[in-house]
Amino acid sequence: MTFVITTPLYYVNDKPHLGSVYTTIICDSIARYKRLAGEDVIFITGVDEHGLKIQRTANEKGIEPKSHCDEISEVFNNNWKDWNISFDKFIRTSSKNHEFVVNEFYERVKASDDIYMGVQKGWYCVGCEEFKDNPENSSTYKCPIHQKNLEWKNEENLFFRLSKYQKEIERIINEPSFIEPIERKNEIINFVSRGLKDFSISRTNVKWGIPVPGYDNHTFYVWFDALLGYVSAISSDATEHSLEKSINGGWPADVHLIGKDILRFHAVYWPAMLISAKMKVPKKVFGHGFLTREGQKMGKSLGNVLDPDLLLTKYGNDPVRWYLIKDISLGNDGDFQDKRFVDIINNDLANTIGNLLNRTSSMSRKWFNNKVPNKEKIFNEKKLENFAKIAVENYIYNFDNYKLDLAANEVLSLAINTNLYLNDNQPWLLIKEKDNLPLVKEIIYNVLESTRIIGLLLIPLLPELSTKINDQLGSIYREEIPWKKQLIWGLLVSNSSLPKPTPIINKLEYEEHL
RNA sequence: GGCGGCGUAGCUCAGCUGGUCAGAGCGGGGAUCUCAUAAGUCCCAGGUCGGAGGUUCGAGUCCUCCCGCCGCCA
Repeated sequence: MTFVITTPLYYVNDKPHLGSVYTTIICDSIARYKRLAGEDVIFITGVDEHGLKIQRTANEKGIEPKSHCDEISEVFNNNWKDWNISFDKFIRTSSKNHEFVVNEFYERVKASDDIYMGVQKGWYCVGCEEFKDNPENSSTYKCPIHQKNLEWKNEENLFFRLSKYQKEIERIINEPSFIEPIERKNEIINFVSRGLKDFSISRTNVKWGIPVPGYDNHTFYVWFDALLGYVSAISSDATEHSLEKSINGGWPADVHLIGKDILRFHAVYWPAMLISAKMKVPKKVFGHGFLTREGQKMGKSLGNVLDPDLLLTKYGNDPVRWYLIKDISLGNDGDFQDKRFVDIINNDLANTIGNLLNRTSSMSRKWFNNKVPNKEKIFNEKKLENFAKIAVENYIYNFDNYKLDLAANEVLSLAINTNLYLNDNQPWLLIKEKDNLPLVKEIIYNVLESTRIIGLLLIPLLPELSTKINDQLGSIYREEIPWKKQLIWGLLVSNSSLPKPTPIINKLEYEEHL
């Protein structure tokens, strides 16, 4: 089965911020999980490059929009590589293939009689690329989001007959898992119930955009253009009949994972556009929350913007992933707290999981000739085994339901219980009596086996750490065996050698000022 | 202004259809094993569940009003 997952196509106005890193990390985890589960994953990310804002930003820098986009796109592309993001497609909306797709799509929508010429008058925020209400009706009124003056526009635009799809959109958004989380769904339902209005899909006097065929001076509205990036990404390697290639190549998307601010475009406008073009709608739109820092909104005015690059170089990939995935419930807003970050990483990853591996490996090596002991069945109790089975089940259930925080907590919980198991059985005391040797073997085997499963469960969440766990268990991961099969208890091979353990993650030091 | 939501231990939050619901994690305090990254394990939170009424034999859990946050829409 093909599984298509997308991040938003990030606007190239600025380099990636923590929010884009958050979205992308979540998608990456899901993509990795789905691959392990045997799905044929197409993980799409990319950049949204057109629009008045980009045009002006480029002008301010005194360069062509194209050069500006080339530069920022490259920053994004490299950034995701630095974060070890396993994306399959990186789509640029300024690419030729994308333009083909947009044109083909537009023809389909036109053929459905959903395009007409109208007049758009109103106050426009270039930051939002949207028309806004202007209660003061004055040129000094500022957009509440961007704190920029609105601009008066009165121009002929092409419109899309969104209103025609009122009924169908209502049906779609009411489907059980189309919009998540549920609070967001209610907002959208509420919005749609007030009646959908046609929206303009072209702009005049915006040069930096895809020209609308047959209308000089008109370029496609950035949103009309950008949303189609998800489609064109699928066929980005193809050379002709691009739209058809995308449709056959895996469309529709299984999930668009986005920030809650752009939910309306994805859950209302986008499905309508797709229906008009006789295409399938995405199966799910998941709007995650926003990140704050130490309880405050991040912003230039407060000067508290947390640079993800800094986090990456200072703490590394996996700690940031763990914090964002495990400590923030997907769909809720999250807060990044330096102290908490350090505490969580040290407790969960270093002390609980890292140290578990370290202590177990040490015991096994010390007592069993640097090897995994035989799988004895003296005691034959299955406490840990049973716990691991349940943890695996819960993990899978939660992952399948986009509850990544709970999935992560299952892994942690297994590690905690494994530590507890050691504590209860105290093999370091038992080993003092020769007669206990078989029993100690059984205990240590169980603990190593549990650790192996922890490592497997961590693959989608913490790719680097899980690799280290695997290495220290003697590189026992078997590519040829499906991941889910490897999760079965008891596959750890007795008498395989264990390398000398070293900490798989070092503790972090808390500093007042990041 | 219209509609949603939220306000539970220092912090982040669980608490479905009312009766072990007063909880978890982190922080803080204490005890303890020793295999281990001074890690592990165990114990300790006396919080009027925002406030005031009401329904009920009984309410964080339902209703009304008030206060304080926040979201969506206008």
